[in-house]
Amino acid sequence: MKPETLSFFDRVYEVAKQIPYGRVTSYGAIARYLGAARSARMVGYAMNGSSGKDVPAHRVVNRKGLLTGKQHFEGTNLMQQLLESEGIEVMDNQIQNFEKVFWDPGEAL
DNA sequence: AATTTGACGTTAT
DNA sequence: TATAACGCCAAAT
Repeated sequence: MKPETLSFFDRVYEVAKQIPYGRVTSYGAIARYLGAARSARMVGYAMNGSSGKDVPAHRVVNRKGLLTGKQHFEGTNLMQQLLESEGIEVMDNQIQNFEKVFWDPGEAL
């Protein structure tokens, strides 16, 4: 194995894996924690390669608490089901009490 | 090497 | 206040 430089994507995976159960975070929050506050879009893009990782992509939403990425999951409501399974209230792709379930990496780390 | 993309965020109208 | 357009930055083609 070669010690390749951790790509920006890999760092996103590391942070996403640290999201506690029953919590969610936003792309911008992760990006900002990595020092790339303007790279929020990259975080979401990184999740595309999250397949095969232990990254709970379903716990990552946009800053509005909207399940924008659910379209990328298998089913149409799979992402919502996963969140509800963790005790998070989701209605019409919108997380209820988003501020309560929001987990800020900068605050936790 | 250059261009396009994209699961967002912010600023302007 | 709500809606629309722009900007960003890293990876993939």
